[in-house]
Amino acid sequence: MKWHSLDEERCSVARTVAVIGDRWSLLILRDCFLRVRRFDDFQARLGITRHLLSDRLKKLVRYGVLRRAPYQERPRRYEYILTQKGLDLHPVLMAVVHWGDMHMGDEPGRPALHRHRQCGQLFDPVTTCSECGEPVTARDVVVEPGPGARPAAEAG
Amino acid sequence: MKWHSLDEERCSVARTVAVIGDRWSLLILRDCFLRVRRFDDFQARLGITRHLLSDRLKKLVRYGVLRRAPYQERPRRYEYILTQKGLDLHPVLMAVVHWGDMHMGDEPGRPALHRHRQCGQLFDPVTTCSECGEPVTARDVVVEPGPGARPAAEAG
DNA sequence: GTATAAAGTTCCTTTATAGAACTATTGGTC
DNA sequence: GACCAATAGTTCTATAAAGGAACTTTATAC
Repeated sequence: MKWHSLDEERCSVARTVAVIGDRWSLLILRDCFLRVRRFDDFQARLGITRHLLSDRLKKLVRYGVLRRAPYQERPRRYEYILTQKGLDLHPVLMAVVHWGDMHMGDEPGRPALHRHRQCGQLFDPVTTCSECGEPVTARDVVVEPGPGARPAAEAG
Repeated sequence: MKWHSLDEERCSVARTVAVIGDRWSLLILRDCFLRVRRFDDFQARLGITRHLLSDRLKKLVRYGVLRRAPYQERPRRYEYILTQKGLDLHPVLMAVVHWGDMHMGDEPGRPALHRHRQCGQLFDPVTTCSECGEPVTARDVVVEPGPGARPAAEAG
C-alpha cells in the first residue's frame, strides 16, 4: 500500500490516515482549533519548516478540512480556517488529547483543560453509543462488514 | 521540533502523535482491534514492508500500547496483543472511523459497521461531556491552560 | 535432504523531512 | 527614492525515513 493511494482504500481508518496520518497534520489542526489561522503563526508555534507547512496546508485544503480565505488586499494575504469537515475532526482531537492526558502525562499535569460551555464544568470526552446513550469501550463493540466491505475477511 | 522529541512536548496531542502519528501505526492498531496478532498476518493485510512492520511493532511495544507475548515454544514465536493502554485508544479509532465514514466515504457505503453488545444496535460513536452527559461539539468547548501548560499563550 | 512455516534482518533505491536562504508584494521611514 | 519590516510563501541541499526484494533462523513434515 502506497501513501498516495491510501484515500482509495476500502477502510475508513486508512482514508482518514490519508488526511491526518503524518507527523504534522494533527498538530496543525490542534492549532486551528485554538484559533490559529496564519502561516507565520503556525510556523512559529509548531517549529515546522516553512516548506512542509506550505505542503500540509495545501493538503488539508485539498481534502476540504481547511479553506484558504483572503483576510486583506494589497498585498493579498490568506488565512486558513476550519471547514465543517474540519470542525467534525473535533471528536478525534478530543480523544487524542484525552488519551495523551491519561497515558503520556508527566509530573506538572495536564497541559490543557476543557470546559463545556453548556454546563460550565471542566470535562473529559466520553464516547457513547448513538442508540442507547451508554458509554462504549473496546470490549463492548462487535465489528461487522458493511455495504462497502471487501468480499472476505479483510474488513476494517 | 524533531520527531524523536515529540513525546516530551508539553501538549497531549504532540505526545499522542509521537505514538500514532505516522502512516502505519493507526492501521496496525485497527488490525489489533480486529484481533490480528501475528507478524505475517499484519504484513499480508496491510501490505507494509516487513522492515517497517518490525520497527512499528517495536515502537508500539516500547510505548506500552502492545505487548509481545509468546504463543508457542520450539520454535519460540511471539504475537502482539493490545495492553489496557492500547485498548484505551479505542475512542480514537472510533472517532477516526466515524469521520472517515462521514467525510471520506464513497459509493458502496461503509466498509465496516459497529454493533453495541449491550443494546444490540448498530451505532455511531458520540462524544459527550463527562460531567453533564450531553453531546459535545467543537463550538461547545473552551480550552484553558492546565497545570502542565507553558507560561504563556502556547497552550495545546 | 527438501520443503514449508513464522518471524524477523539486511541491503539498496526512492521519497520525505530538516534547515537555511531567497523571492514577492506592499507600507512605512529616513 | 533607498532601505527596512511584515507576511506568505518557494528553492536548494543534506539527512532521515520508507519502499522493495532477498536472505536468515528455528523447527516440523515428508
